Amino acid sequence: MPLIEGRSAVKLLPQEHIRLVETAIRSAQSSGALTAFDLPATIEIRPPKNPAQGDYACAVAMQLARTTGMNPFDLANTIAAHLPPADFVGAVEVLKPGFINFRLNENWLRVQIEQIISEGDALYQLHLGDGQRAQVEFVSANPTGPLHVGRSRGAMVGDTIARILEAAGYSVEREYYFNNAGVQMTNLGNSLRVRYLEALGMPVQIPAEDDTTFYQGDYLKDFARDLAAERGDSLTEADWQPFKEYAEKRMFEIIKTTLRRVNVQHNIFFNENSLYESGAVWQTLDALKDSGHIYQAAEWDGATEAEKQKAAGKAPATWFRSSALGDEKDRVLVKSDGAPTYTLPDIAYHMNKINRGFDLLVNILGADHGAQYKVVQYGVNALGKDASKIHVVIIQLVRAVRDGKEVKMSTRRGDYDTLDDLIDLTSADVVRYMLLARSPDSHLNFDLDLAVKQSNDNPVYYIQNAHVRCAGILREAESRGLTDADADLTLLGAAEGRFLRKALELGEVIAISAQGLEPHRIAFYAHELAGVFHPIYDEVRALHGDVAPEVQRARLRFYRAAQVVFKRVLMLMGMSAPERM
RNA sequence: GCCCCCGUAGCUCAGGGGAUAGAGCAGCGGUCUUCUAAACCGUUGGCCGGGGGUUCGAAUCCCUCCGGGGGCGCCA
Repeated sequence: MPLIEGRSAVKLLPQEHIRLVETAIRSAQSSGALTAFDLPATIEIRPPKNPAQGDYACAVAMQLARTTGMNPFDLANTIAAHLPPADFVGAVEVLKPGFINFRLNENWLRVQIEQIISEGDALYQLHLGDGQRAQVEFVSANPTGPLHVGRSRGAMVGDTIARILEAAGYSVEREYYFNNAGVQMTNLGNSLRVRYLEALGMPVQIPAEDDTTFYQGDYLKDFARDLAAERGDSLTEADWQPFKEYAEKRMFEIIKTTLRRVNVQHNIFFNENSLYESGAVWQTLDALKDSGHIYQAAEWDGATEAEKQKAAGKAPATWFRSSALGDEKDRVLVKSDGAPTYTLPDIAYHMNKINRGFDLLVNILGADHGAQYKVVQYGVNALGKDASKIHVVIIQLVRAVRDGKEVKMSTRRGDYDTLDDLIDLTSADVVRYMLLARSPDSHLNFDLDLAVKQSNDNPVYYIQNAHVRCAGILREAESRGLTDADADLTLLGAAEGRFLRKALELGEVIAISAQGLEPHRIAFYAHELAGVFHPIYDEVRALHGDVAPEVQRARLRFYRAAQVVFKRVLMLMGMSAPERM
């Protein structure tokens, strides 16, 4: 994803500082203080860990020491001497090896309170993706059962990525891709049929637990009871099909309702079957044939002896020569019985997405599907389209832990933990945060005991309480007839400055999260921000009796801005921003 | 065997090549006469899995080994 220069009413401070440094280097060069050389491709500016080293630090002098032949300390001083003035800069200091350390202008910092309040819910609405359309495809579970904890992680990550891309300026669509054909759905229909006959009191044999073709979940008994009530015994002679259709309809209602509980709503539900109805699947195959990537054979060209033996006597299948494009082996697109594998419609689906004109495609996949996307990319490339705009986020698996032991989750057996169960046990906000606050690359242990038992000192409440506290002060102020209008913000102290410094990092957090498709950064940032806030809330009292009225007004203004920041951050994570708890 | 992810405090996890590696929980010791306890203050705790390399500088990049998870189907 290209990072176009961000614009925002509230400044993206790292970029602003980089601009100053670049200007300084160029003007030092034109004045002869520095020799001519190309600017480094990237100049790093970020808040140092140690606050004594300033608000933003730049290590460019060390980067340039070799190319200029100067020692970094002298180089840093030369650059610093040529820095143009800027309203947000308070002081510049050059330290030890060659760091240029910037300190924000204190008055400028405090005045940002007005900017923050005026931007409100659109705080740090960036323009990195302006004019571009993005699509995030996520969840995409087939309607064979309720969403379980494992799937839920992708739901939270996908929706939050969508929110972050929106904040970065993209126009975003959320899509759910599903398949309502295939063996699993047939099994679902057959399973409901058995339950239906059972509900009518007819003699049936319930398949054993280890029967992998039978869905044991209790929800099918509910469906069966309702179906028996609606249709009586009119379906006793029917095959699996009407049962599958009924089960699918009910299942989707449940899935959508569950997702809505955690603030997830898709714009489009894309049925794989439509790719067959439109002819897209076979057109895709024809196009691949025309481009010379297809052959008919019983086994693939590079088959081992073992594979050859396995394939012996099989009718020819249709192969995609993906190994020529970098794949480990070729892939079957059409089985010997004439039916396509999932790979062919998957390629057709992604061609469909690209042809819909999206500039950025994001695909959220579980690690168990991690190998599949490469084949799709080979397919898209083979058809002459640019697969690089498809970005795949692989989510590592969630392991549910209860009593210190792993809880196995199986949709078929029915003893899994559903997302609904989890929401009932905790809350939508807790579930969203816990599934979000981890790098997608990291395996996630979801401790079910902890999620319930310790919900009272959960980070979720820590963050939300910051918003609640701001709301509480402003509510109390209003009831006392106090106003924060026309506040003299220069009356605010160092503690408020600490919060504002942190608050002004939000834009950069959004930019980096969007660029790297890393929504967990927002979750960690939110917690850090609350960690800066709470001590200040303790220390800086607005409505206390001995606070002078004009100071009081400034502090109320500060808490109003703080509330805006917390609300914005909570909304980015799809969480609620409560006024009271 | 091959491919992907992970290995950082007792536990769960952050850390986009930079300065003395962080947070939460757990542990220990304190704080509610206040708009303020789902909160605050103090404190204990690390050969960043091992070994090489690149770099002025490595938890971060490269190689290798060890350990854990996932994937390697004419299933989806």
